[in-house]
Amino acid sequence: MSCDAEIAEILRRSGHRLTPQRLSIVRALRHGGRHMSAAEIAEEVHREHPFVDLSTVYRTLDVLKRMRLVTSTDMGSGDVLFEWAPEAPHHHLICSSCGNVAEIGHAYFEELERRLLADFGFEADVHHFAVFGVCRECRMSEPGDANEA
Amino acid sequence: MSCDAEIAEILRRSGHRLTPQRLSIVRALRHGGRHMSAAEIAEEVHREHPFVDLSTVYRTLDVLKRMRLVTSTDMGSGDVLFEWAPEAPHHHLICSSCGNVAEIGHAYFEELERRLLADFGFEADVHHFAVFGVCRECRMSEPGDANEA
DNA sequence: GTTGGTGCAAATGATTTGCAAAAGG
DNA sequence: CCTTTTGCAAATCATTTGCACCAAC
Repeated sequence: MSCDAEIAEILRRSGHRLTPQRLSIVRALRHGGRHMSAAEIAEEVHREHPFVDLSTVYRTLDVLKRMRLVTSTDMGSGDVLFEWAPEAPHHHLICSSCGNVAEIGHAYFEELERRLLADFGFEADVHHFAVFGVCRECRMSEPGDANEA
Repeated sequence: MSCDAEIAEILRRSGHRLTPQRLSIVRALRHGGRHMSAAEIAEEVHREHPFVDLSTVYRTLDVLKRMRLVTSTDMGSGDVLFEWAPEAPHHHLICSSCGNVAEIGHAYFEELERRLLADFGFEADVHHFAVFGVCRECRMSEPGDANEA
């Protein structure tokens, strides 16, 4: 697989060492094609390499994040979720009521990005946003209430 | 202070009990006028009531959040920061490089909000956003680099 | 060989929970 | 009174760290 060769190349060029653990972690993320917690990644990695420690997973993810190969997002699940950095950035609408997660493209954030740069010189790192709210279905089913228990 | 009376009223109406601990926690947040961690709130509360437990602070914040009187935001400090829900929602630009936090108005998010509602029927709960990125100053001082250690 | 990377075990630190006692309405 | 709330202590649980050993380069 040229996947592996590509990663090997990138790691080496950045002065990092290529280890089977790192390759396996990268593979888990790339082939997983979804958000994964460190624990989930470890679980996947363990199929090939049962002795890889969680701390190694965290340390590797840290390296990959710094290299911008991986994004991390707190989606409110209590742990942080990681994802192989997609070519096309995308974002998520998370329903606070039913927990459903929808994916939306980056276009929705471009205007914001532009204005933040123009007005403040702030280069927003809007690679992977989690927007909480209430989805259409939940809005329909719930009355226009106010206070809860 | 009518502050307290107001809170008392709100709590009572929602079926919650009014306790000195809760009043004190609310007061700390309202008068603090800034983001505070649970520990900071507890510290403040302890000036009046030295025996209020951290767990009580967390439980109370939970109640207040459900009543939409308090917002919570993960601003990357490792703990969650709470703030008395402002009348005018606002947001923050957090520089990943120097850590500086700037405040911006809600206007920047209105277009996004509108489009999410129109396109997906999703009612975004964009009360208190934390946008990470690089501020003007840091962009100026750093070269247009790519990879780091 | 060096240096960086790993596994293991133990620490950290925010947040949560069980429970009996105390207080609100 | 009856139920909610509290303080205390202990448990959770994701993430981090110290350290001796091992493996890339």
